[in-house]
Amino acid sequence: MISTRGRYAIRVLLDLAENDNGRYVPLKDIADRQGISKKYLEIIVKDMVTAGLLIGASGRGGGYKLCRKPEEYNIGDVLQLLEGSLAPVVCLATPNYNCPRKASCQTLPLWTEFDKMVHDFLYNKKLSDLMTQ
Amino acid sequence: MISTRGRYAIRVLLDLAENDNGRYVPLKDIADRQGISKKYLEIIVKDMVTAGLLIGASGRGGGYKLCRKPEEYNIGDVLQLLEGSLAPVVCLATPNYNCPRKASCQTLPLWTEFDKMVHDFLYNKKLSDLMTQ
DNA sequence: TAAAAACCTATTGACATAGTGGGTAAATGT
DNA sequence: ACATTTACCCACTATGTCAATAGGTTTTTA
Repeated sequence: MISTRGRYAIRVLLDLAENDNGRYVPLKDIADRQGISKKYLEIIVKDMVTAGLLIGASGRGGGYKLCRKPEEYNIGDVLQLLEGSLAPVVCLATPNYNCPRKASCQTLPLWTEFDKMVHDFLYNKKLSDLMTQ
Repeated sequence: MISTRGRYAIRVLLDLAENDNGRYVPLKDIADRQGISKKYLEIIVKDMVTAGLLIGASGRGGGYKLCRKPEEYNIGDVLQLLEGSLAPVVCLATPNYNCPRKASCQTLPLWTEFDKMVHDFLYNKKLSDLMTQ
């Protein structure tokens, strides 16, 4: 189940993409439009700035802005950032995870195939694919 | 991320499928082979019996047994039972969920498509597909 | 009739989620 | 210059879930 962090992040990006007037958009406006607590969004948006998904500007006239075109954002990146790994099991989530069952695990192929499917889906889905206006 | 409940359930089914000698298999044997706490497995297996995935028999000579052929178990059913809904978002998980954003939600199509993909994958994957011996 | 097994109820520690609260720092319009 | 607006930062909390553990009772059969 995708948490609010990931879902809200996508909605913030969508909101910014559709209300892009060249200027910075205050978080308050986004929070109001989306009906989400501004305080909570701060936490999420902070991670997005750190990761280089958004640019933030303090002070009057400040706010947030996309730093790429909507078709250059993929949903997988956004979710991975906010949700942590998208892998279905720990052994696929952490690269150096040394599971003692690894060699003989009969379920690993299932999870590997599942992981690949999810990965392909989410990384090929772009922010622009979600835009309607 | 799939929890231990779902993953252990699959391993129990696999264990039963591969150690089927026509008799009931005690949970202790499964727990020992799989290296999982028997006490914890009890909780998981109980749900599987209630849902009709397994037959349990008390007393000496008792244990658990599959009640269908391995190719008649699909992984989706098992995970749905142990994990609850497999849907990525609440509005798709609960049928009567009345989200106020439903009509205008721009992310719903994404989650719907994602849900369908996961559903198709897991419900077409059979227990027999995971068996190696 | 004793052992072996399932079956049942309750409890626990650790962690994640979804926020809230109370600030400080930076930029700008007037 | 300065008040206002904005981002940015740190701590805290209530609630719930996860992954077990603990200690029993009932059922069946060798």
